[in-house]
Amino acid sequence: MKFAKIPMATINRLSVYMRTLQELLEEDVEVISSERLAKQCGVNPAQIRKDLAYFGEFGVRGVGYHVADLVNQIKEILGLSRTWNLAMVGLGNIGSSLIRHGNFVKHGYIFTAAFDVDPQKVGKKLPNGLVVNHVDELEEVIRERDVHIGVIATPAGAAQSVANQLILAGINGILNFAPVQIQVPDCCHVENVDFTIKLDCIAYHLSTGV
Amino acid sequence: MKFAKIPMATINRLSVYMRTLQELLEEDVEVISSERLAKQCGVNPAQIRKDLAYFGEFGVRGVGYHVADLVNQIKEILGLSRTWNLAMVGLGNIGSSLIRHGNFVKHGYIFTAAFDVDPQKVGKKLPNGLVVNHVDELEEVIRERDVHIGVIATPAGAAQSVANQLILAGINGILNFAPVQIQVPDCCHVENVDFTIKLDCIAYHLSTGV
DNA sequence: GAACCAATGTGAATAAGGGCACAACGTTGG
DNA sequence: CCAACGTTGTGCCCTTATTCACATTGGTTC
Repeated sequence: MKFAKIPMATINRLSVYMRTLQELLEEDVEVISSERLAKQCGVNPAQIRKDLAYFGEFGVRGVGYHVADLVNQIKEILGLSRTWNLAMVGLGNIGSSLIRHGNFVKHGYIFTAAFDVDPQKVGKKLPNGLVVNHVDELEEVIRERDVHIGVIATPAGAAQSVANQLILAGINGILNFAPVQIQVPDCCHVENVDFTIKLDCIAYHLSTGV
Repeated sequence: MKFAKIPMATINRLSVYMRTLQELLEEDVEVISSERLAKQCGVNPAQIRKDLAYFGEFGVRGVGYHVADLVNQIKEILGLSRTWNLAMVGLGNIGSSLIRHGNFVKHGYIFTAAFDVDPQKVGKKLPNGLVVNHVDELEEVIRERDVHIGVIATPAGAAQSVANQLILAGINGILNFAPVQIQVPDCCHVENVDFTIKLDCIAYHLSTGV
């Protein structure tokens, strides 16, 4: 176990490993080798061992990894042995469908606030019981409800301004669905989810690959 | 201009550049330097020049890049000077909201087919006029409507089987929203959109960064 | 309890990617 | 027409990430 700087790619892969391991757990697989896990995750076995080695020794030589244990270890590493409170900003198509989406809760992410600017939406009750607040109340509500992570699902034009408000409210982690690069101070970590980019990438491969 | 293998990261960035350039175009900016564009995209200026250099010389020394031209050039590179037909598989929360989402059409991606297994959904007409087909008809409909790219928005459990069917139907590009790694032959290109991974990544930063 | 087995953990080798710094070269001004 | 300027395009280097290959070591068997 070292204290080297951990590559971002490693963190991403840990998340993938965890998901695969959780599936294996449901299939009552108790132990798995890096080789088999690697195949299932589509990576190199050495990669898995090295990724894990950043954080400790979790395997048993000659045997492999104990699935249930490893899931817990990775959860601990990623900071997932707790729950995180999310705030959704923007309740258009994407925003509303994400709030209804069950995968968040399943992994310990709980929406505790939702915002929009549309007066027709403000005050409405969402399927999960949340009442929509106006964006003007953002800072107050976010502090009040102990929100840790902001989710931006507004149109592109509003994203930067929302990000600014989130940061003012003390948020240090943002998941951005708007198709723009938002600028934030170093203390804040932004992850972009941009399927247009992914589609462009597919288009490129289809055009050149043939 | 070389014929080296293009890094995937370059393709992703080209897509980002294009989006930023399109914004600039709407603000009537005619010419831009790599330095200014870089700042706006959050990358290194040399990176931009190098990315573009893979495909040709698009700038004017001492001046910069002509915005409108560069947009077209990048479109040409990525294969976006045409439209692409998409098929949505899975009309749950995410699937339906994506179909309603305007950004796809704006960038030349058109849904020409939609599938689900739920008998209550099959036959229904979607807001964009598409009638939902049963997944059993997938291969037939996809060939008939000349679909190029499959979008998987099913639960995790169904994703691999849907992917298999898409590939049988001759699809070579898949955008996967299901939170699993799907296995496909080399001829098919898969891009995953997995916000759980992104959230885990934020959680990691929040837990360690403080 | 000793010898064998199998899969881990890791140092070294390889590959890839990103950034600096400068030469090349249009453009503009005198 | 020439010189000065500014930004591109790119060779080189450095950093980072991935893969290989093997020594290490817990478990298992006889």
